[in-house]
Amino acid sequence: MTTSEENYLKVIYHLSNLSPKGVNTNAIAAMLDTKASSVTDMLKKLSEKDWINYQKYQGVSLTDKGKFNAKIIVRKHRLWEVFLVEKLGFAWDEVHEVAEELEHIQSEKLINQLDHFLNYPSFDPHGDPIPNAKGEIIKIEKQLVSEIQVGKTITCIGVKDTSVDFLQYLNKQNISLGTKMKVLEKEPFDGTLKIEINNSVLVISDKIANNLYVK
Amino acid sequence: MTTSEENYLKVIYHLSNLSPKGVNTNAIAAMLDTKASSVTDMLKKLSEKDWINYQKYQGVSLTDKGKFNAKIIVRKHRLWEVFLVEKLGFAWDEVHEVAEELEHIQSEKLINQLDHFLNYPSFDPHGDPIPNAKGEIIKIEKQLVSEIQVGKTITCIGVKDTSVDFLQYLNKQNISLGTKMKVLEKEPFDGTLKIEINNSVLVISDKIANNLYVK
DNA sequence: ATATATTTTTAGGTAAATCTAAAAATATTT
DNA sequence: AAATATTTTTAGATTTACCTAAAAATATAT
Repeated sequence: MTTSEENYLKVIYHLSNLSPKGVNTNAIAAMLDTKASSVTDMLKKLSEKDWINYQKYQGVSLTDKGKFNAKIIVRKHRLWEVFLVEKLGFAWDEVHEVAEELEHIQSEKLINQLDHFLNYPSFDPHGDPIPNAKGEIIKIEKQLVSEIQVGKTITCIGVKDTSVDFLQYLNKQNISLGTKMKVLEKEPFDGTLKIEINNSVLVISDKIANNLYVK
Repeated sequence: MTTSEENYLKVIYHLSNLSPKGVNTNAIAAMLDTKASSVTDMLKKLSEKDWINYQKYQGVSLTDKGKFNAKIIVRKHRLWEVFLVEKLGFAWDEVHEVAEELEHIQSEKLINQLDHFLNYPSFDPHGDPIPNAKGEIIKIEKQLVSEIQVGKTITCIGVKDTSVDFLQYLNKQNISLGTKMKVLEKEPFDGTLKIEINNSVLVISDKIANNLYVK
């Protein structure tokens, strides 16, 4: 499996969770920062290998084989992120780029020993679940802050957007996994929220509220 | 720097230590399991980037810049080998292939944090010295078993050949770094040696004796 | 239902790193 | 020193993953 093929599988896997009917060529192109024509080329190749179901103009979905491969790549990515944070002292906004490279290292033993060394973690530093060696993955009920009723007390358990900008914003506000907060007020006009964190009040935009997972 | 360029630099670095006058195209091709014509193409490219001194038909040597880059790749390779053995429980005959992939991950922070995490090791699992972040490398006086006088007691400090076959032979004979031995007898006809290891006598061929470093 | 817009595919081309086969340069032998 | 052998380079192809531009299919709007 080439690095490029792996990246396509991973992106199709992530997009499948959002649009289960079939993933669009343009959506894949946008995620990979490439052209639709390049995507079509690769879709034919992946289809040949029986990793995706592809019919011209109809969007794609992963086969069982393809889904398993995708989950193993996600597993590798997230385990390496745990390693970087827990063992090498990286911050959660510094790990993504390096893990994008590390996820393509080909050695089953490597990744399973790493899993053991890290004590079989269930979640990565952004709160995303880590598939096990069989590709099994925990589904956890999580809500966006934007979906929470006024008055509820909640705990931060993950982020939807994992961009450096967003993660550094959270650092600045002292928000990390496990941070407790209470929704004080909701502005209907623009979705802005007032929340209480560590005994102080913080105003967050709807964009923030739509990217922070809590329970 | 592409993976291919890095592999060429690394190979030229290793070959330079053997033939300091200039490294031959064919020697590089043999090490990389490729064709001489492919090597010539890449030499032009590396020369363009000022990493090697190249004149048609005259063999090549590394520039200071090229040598530094090569040493950083060697550093990465050897640090990852230490990680695999010390932290993930790999055997010394299992690490090379995986380290060949890991050495190409591009992140200075990653490698320097890894170095710190591993407690700044000086040698890899095969006894080879690990360059520091500045590219500085310890030169240690080491001899091959084949060069040792009869009667001397010596300690194994490294291997020249790092192939799986050789390392597994050493495993089978219970020889590892730190193993003490005494040269009992030398056969002039074929270079075969009789050595004492752990109170038992072992006969080794000249090929073995020419690939085991001791002091 | 037709016209228009959007999405997707096809056709043909490019760059990096390979390759084979032949030519050129260098090294070795007689 | 000439003949022969070896090494290295050049010339021209190939493969992978990308590209642009145009054509075809599908979706949306009037």
